Amino acid sequence: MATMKDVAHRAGVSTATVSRALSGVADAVRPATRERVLQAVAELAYHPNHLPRNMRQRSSRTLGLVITDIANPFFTAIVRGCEDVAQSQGYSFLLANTDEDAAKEEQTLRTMASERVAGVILASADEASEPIRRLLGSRIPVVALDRRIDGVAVDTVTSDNDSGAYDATKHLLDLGHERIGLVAGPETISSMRERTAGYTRALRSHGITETLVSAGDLRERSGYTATLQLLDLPEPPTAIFSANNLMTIGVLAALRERGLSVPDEISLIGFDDLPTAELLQPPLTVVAQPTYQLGARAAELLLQRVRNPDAPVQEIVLAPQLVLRASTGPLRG
Amino acid sequence: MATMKDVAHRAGVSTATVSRALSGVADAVRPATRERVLQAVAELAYHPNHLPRNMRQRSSRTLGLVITDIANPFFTAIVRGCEDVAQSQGYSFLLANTDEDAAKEEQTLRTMASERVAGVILASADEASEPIRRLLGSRIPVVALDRRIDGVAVDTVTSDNDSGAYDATKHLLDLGHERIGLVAGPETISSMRERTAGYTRALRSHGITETLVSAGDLRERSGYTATLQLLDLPEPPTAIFSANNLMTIGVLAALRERGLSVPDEISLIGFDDLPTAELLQPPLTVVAQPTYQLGARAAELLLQRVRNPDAPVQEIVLAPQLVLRASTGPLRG
DNA sequence: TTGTAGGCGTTATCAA
DNA sequence: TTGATAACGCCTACAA
Repeated sequence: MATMKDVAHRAGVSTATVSRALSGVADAVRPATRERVLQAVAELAYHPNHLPRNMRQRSSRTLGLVITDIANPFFTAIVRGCEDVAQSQGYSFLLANTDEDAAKEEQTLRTMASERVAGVILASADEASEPIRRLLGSRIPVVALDRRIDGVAVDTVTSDNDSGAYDATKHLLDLGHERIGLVAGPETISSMRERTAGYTRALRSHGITETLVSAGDLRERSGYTATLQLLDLPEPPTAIFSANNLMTIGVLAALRERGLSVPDEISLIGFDDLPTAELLQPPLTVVAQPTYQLGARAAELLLQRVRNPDAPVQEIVLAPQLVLRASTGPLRG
Repeated sequence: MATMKDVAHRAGVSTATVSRALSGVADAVRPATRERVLQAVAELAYHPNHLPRNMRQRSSRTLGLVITDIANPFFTAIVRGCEDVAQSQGYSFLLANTDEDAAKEEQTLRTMASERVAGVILASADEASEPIRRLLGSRIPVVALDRRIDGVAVDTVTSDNDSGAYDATKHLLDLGHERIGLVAGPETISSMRERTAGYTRALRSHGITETLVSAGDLRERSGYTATLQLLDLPEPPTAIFSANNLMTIGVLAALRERGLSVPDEISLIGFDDLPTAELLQPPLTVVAQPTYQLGARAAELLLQRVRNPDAPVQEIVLAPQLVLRASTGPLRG
């Protein structure tokens, strides 16, 4: 494979000149010289080697993207947003799934640190873990995505989970429901805590203090199980708010299994939209997060931070949106 | 940031010894020495820097994964499969979307070549493009995924598209349908050609030579449009076979819009499963590809190739599976 | 078993 | 505007 030295030799210049000609620093090289270099590049089919450059500059033009599961459509759209922004600015993305496993997350962050990524976007499985703190302590910029990292000053991009959950619950209250079940996520995840808080806040604002909460682990199966528990209550709920997309699918399956017609016998609203939400029976009413934007803003924030490590920490909160379809209806006697 | 030199100094050994102690070559270093090195590593919070290693070895422990759109659930599962295998063998994945755009694909492959990825898994938007040939000509191993690369000997992992499409069409024929519409994908993509071929072959085997084909671009919208065209035929089909998941969603939307009840008035079968296929109304009968396996096998193949560049080219074809749900039914008078 | 020393292919500094 | 040269931090012969 041709090296810069080969190109320099063929063009009759030094490697320094080749480097300047190719790195596009204007005015640094005479047009005629650049021309000769470019021709030599073409003739030798020279492909720049980023490895020495990365080493010399102590950093690669690569970002890390650490999420819990790419198979979750919520993260899928986020990844798209990140990738589009990064690509447009000449950066690549190293992707890793942690499966909500702190050990895997630690391993991944270690590797990315060793690869000297320019920065990391992190939806952390474990907000308080030591490796995260170490990463933050090192010089690698981090943006927390969807999930806050406790007690550390770090750039953050989230949805307004509290107000989204409030809106969802309020919507059900406005339809006359008072016994509203929550299929909640783990309290260890900030976004899930916030959703539970929004739900509780809405109930309180209507003078309701009793909450009907059944917690899951964000996966479909747990939504199914949590729903059955709610339905088996002495006084089951007349409406259910599910705190994430995968669990909502489980909720729907459980309601079907019990032969409950939605929304006639029970209303359902979910946090997070689903690609096929409109085609489900009934079309699902949801609080949709601006997932693509979430990813895009996170990538922008990270690249800003890479360029300007000492800028003040930013926190971006995007507004979720209530999408009314047909899975919620007025309370029936 | 601490370097190996710092560690060597603190442990009172040479950098060569540190390198040996850390790279885990057994018997190369005395246990007591290794102990001292490890302690120095801990004390200095030394994190290995892969950049010089990559440079020295002329390759990174990173693989490229080039697909058309991560937001398509088909690719999502594939990515999961790739990532799991790669991670288990100490490799990371650089992800890029091409949006079926040959120029973007070229740019991406160029970057990955410059990053000296150890290999690339490629679902190509343009099977015949020059940059691909150049990449194949260089020393970077490539595995073609889902889509063949014409006229080049390259490791390939695909589903058996022809027989999957044959099975889908045969299923409809067995139900008594004779006017079967195909919502096809672009002929430029090998897997789509194969699906059209399987459809045609099944019809022929039942003595039917007239095909009802309307082509789309794999996106939801085009499935919708193609379906309307089929329905507006003087003699519309009594069943539709849709050649990919996103288009199937569009087909369903079009059928709904026309008020056609599925499967009573028209049957529908799709290629590719959908995460919520069971929850759709009606639950969708599909030919499901083993997507996770597709990704996992591709990553395995690529890593084999990385280790053994001169092994014979392999072609892996996985069997898709007919998943009977409720969107197909017998032909009604 | 350990150390010395050279080199990987760029970029950056400094001088011309 | 260009060239010579010294890093960058690790790995690996080769020597001890």
